[in-house]
Amino acid sequence: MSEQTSFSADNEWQKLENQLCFPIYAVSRLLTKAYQPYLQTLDLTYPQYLVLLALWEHENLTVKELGEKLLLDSGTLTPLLKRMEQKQWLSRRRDPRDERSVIITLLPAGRALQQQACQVPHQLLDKMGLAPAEFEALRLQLQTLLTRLS
Amino acid sequence: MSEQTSFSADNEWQKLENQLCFPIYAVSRLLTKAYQPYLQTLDLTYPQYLVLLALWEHENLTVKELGEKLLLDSGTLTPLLKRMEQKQWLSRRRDPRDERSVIITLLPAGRALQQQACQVPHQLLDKMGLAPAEFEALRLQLQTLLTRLS
DNA sequence: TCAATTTTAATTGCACACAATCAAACATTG
DNA sequence: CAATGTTTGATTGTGTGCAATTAAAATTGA
Repeated sequence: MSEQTSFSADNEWQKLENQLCFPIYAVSRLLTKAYQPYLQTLDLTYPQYLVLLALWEHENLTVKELGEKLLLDSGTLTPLLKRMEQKQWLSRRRDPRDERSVIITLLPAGRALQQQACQVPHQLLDKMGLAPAEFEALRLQLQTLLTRLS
Repeated sequence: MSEQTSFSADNEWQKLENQLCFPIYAVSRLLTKAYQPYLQTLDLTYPQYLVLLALWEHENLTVKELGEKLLLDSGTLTPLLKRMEQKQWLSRRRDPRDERSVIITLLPAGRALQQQACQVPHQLLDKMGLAPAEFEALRLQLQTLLTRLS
């Protein structure tokens, strides 16, 4: 009975190792870093890669729609998209029917990246070393949490 | 049979919804945002909260040790720690026995925050709405992935 | 119709995050 | 003990992230 029985300062809930937030935060950053060597050869950052994943599925998206898919706001997307525009991967133009909206359109150079990046998911899967069942279980749990938080 | 039978561009592995990276990235950002209202009342950011979690367990840590615990490098920690020093939550001083190292020491104001923040983990647990078993399962899977990636 | 409200992207300001580089100081080795 | 190499924190530069604000344009409602 050497354990504390009082509600003392050694709060188990305040220990780093007992947090759920920390491993998520750390895994997210390490995973981004794990992509870096593959994306660097394509002159892509990780958030830019996510934008392309979205545009490869939908060639035209407004900034708002892109933000809804990636859960990012325009304050993040606007400068990022301007950099991608400079590299001729996409174009930014106002919607003539709604001058408030900016339409993002995939350009040929951006489409060309799709072929060059097609091995990236497999390479990362290898690096993570998760069995298919583990992968799917984790993805579903994160999906649940994502719904809960958004 | 209108579906493509060629190995065409609609690569299933390149769809946003089939990625593991995206939900981790998104959950991490949403979780940080979920902490914000609670931490804001304490004038804390989420990474600063993580630094305090570490210091509440170990009152003295070098920047290097802190980086090892949080998996952050000095380029991130140095400016963050300087801001926390200005608020008198911690002190930064050279190790007299090794002038290269900077020792971070928790100050009384930083210790006082521990009591004020003690409800934060419970509040977040509520917000996430995970059953204890789900929580633990997710934590273990992330721990595995963390080990694999670091 | 026309004033008030809402929607939208841009802008601004602050805080990470990290690669690359640097400089100082410690450690090692001959 | 001196030359060399390594460790360490700081610095610099780029790229996110996001809250708050702004400005323009569309929508709504009397």
